[in-house]
Amino acid sequence: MTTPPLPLPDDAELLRLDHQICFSLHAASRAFGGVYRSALKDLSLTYPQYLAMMVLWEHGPQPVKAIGERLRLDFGTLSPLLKRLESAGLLRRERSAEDERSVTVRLTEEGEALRERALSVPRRIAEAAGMPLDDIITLRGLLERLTDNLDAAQHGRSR
Amino acid sequence: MTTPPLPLPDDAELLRLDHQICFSLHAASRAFGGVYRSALKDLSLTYPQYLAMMVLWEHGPQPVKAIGERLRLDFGTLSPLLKRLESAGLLRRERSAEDERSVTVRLTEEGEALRERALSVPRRIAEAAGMPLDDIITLRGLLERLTDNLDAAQHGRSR
DNA sequence: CACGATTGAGTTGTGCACAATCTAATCGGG
DNA sequence: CCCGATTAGATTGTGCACAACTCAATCGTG
Repeated sequence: MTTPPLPLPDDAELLRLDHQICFSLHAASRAFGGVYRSALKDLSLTYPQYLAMMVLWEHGPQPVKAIGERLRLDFGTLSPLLKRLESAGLLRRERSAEDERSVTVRLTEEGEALRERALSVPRRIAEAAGMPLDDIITLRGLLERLTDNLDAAQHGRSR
Repeated sequence: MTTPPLPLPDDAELLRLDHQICFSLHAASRAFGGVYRSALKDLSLTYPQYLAMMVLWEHGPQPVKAIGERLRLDFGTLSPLLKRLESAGLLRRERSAEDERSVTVRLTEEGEALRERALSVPRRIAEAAGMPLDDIITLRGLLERLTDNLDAAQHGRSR
């Protein structure tokens, strides 16, 4: 009599929902990681390395900071990642002349050439995702809104 | 005349879209991580540790393998994670009597007690996400479909 | 010009994710 | 019963994510 099994039992409901949304996101992100891992194996790139290469393919030589802003990654992640790409011969890092603090990242010929071989990757991913374009666009919109909200909420301080 | 700037320029379009969807997902996942990081700081739990604790709170003592199946994590991730939770005094790991290969994970009183303090977390996350319930449900549905597709695609072999 | 603040980058340490490899216990046929 | 296959779990190694810290170059203001 006391607690009829009716709508929204606030706390427990929130908890379950919370569990599911954060978990779904986590799982989807890792599932994507798995598909990219096999799609990128031929190129000997990891997924975050692929992201960095895409930024350089699209926007040309730029300082480390710019790459970090586009990918929302900090130096602690990017510095070693770019070092690995450099020792793989895909790019060079050189101190900027006009600002000695800044390091310009520039693809080598080999790095530029890799773009051709990477062109088949998106198709493979799209096939694996197997979702109509509408849904993809809806999903992307929701994710971007969510990310903005989360970033704003945790907001001012840190990152 | 030859190439009117009309719909779906197949390769480039795919590439851009691909970039955006995978990137959005990646970014959203990390944004969630950030919010959880601050919400869980009081409990001295990381987000994956929190996930493992939720499984144990909800489903009681169980072997490592069962936890791994619920979270889709393998032993390589789970073993050290559970060890850290054990040395924090939140759980115990004991070899099963009837199958010496299996290890049963069981919360301590301290681990059970932590549940109370964790009840406020989902609300904080929901507030940070700041999205209507409808959108959350839509998003979750899309993510689950996506994850299933991706898992199926990369499918048979490995994991 | 001088000096404190800021900025771009790197380093260190912790923890997660996952592939590959290893061990010991259990299972299944012949 | 025995031996090969499978299974539960742990370990190792690589790479990403991020906090905290360090350092040198640059900027701003008195």
